Amino acid sequence: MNPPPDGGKGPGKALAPVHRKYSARKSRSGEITVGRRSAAPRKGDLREQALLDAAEALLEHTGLEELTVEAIAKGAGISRGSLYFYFGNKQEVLAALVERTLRTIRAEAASTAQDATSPPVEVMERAVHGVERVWREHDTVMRAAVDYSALHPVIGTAWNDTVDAFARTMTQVLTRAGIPDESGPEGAAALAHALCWLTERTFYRAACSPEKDYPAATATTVAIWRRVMGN
Amino acid sequence: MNPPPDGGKGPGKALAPVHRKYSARKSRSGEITVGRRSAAPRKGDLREQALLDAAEALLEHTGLEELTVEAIAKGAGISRGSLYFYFGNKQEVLAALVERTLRTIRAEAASTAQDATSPPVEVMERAVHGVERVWREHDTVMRAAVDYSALHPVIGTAWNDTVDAFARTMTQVLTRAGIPDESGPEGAAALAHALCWLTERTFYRAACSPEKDYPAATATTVAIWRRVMGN
DNA sequence: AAAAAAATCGACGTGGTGTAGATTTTGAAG
DNA sequence: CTTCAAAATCTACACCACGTCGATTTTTTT
Repeated sequence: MNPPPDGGKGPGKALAPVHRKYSARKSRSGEITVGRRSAAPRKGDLREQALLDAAEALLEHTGLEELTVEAIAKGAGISRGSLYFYFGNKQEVLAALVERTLRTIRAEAASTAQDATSPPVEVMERAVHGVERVWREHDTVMRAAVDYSALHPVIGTAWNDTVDAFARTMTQVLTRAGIPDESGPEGAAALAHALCWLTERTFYRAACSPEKDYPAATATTVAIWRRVMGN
Repeated sequence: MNPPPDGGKGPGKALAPVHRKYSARKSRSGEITVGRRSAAPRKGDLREQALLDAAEALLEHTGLEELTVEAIAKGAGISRGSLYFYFGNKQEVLAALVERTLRTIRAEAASTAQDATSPPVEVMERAVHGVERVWREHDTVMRAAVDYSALHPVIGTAWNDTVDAFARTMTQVLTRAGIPDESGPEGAAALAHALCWLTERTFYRAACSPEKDYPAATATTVAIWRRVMGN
């Protein structure tokens, strides 16, 4: 499964990560831009984004099956082999792309969380509209995320975490709407969770259908949340 | 993409489907046992079931990624190449397996549909419990069906049809519960549809979690249906 | 018992993946 | 402006799983 340790074979240096490519990149991208200036915008950082852009563009026209490493690399103007300098494998590309998009939703949820003064129903409506916007703007990536989340743990986890974050916010809203704040299967948390998945599914279905009737998806979703919250 | 027509190359017979393997099987399995007797239980029919059993067993222990054609064939005691006599490709095996299981749910929905006399809430509760039972008994196949449905049209369609059938039944129940029978996004049909997907998701999530807390899933699902139906 | 149909096998070609090592490009220090 | 190490890129390779083909064996029918 894992490559042989390939111990300190090369001369000198020795204990540096000899070949592990992506890890090197990964660590770099985590660096913070200190005082200085734009802190060396490495050429590779652009390529990395270009690869994600290429992948996203590919998804617009072809399905997940057709999304080949070759195509992504070519789309970014490099050879297949070079891609592996940036990402360990195909899944990591997808994961990075999904992550880039999910950040939006998390921000969405976070900003909604602030508002503890408006009536719960109103907050809920704004939240659902926010979700609609994200699906509208990034439907391809969102769809891919859902489709892949079952198959690739990294993506699945990212997706779950996002929904969980949203559910936590909505739990508070449900509580404020008068739903008992128990921990059981009928408490606010459980209901919020289930309803968040309903929201996800409804928009996913809308995104899959050729009509892409997002307003209808929103209306239905809101109607259900409303009824659950006691009109 | 498609194999060359390979016209009537062989001597005699000529216009029979020379090599197309699965189609031959397919047509056979569709045959009806007329008066006669048990009408020749072909050896291959058993193998076909054995293959599905093997696939199902494989799914218990390994993920979808590890579910290789080689493994399925070996599990049924034949060689990889022989499998293609029964199924055109890997997806068809999965599709057949899923189909075999989904028949159960459709029957479930159909039987629920009969009861137009009991109070709607009661009917709904029985329906949800029915769904729970299916997930309990066939969780592996159900999970696989959901996981694969995005990637393989055949499975996706089968799954959608099943949910649709269920939704049609539940639409009536919602109507009887007093929800306006409009065609719009807030009518009974749309709500039933969305709620059926919520049900699916909730049980799917339960099946994925290590605790497999189906009672909780049922409780949450019922609670939401209840609230939507106006308590 | 002979012939036809059903079932099985092993070998092949293909396409996509990930890896290795050699090679060029980049850019910072002297 | 040279030098040199790190970054980035390429080509070639080995691998694995898939699906196909033609030959062969087994089962069923006549």
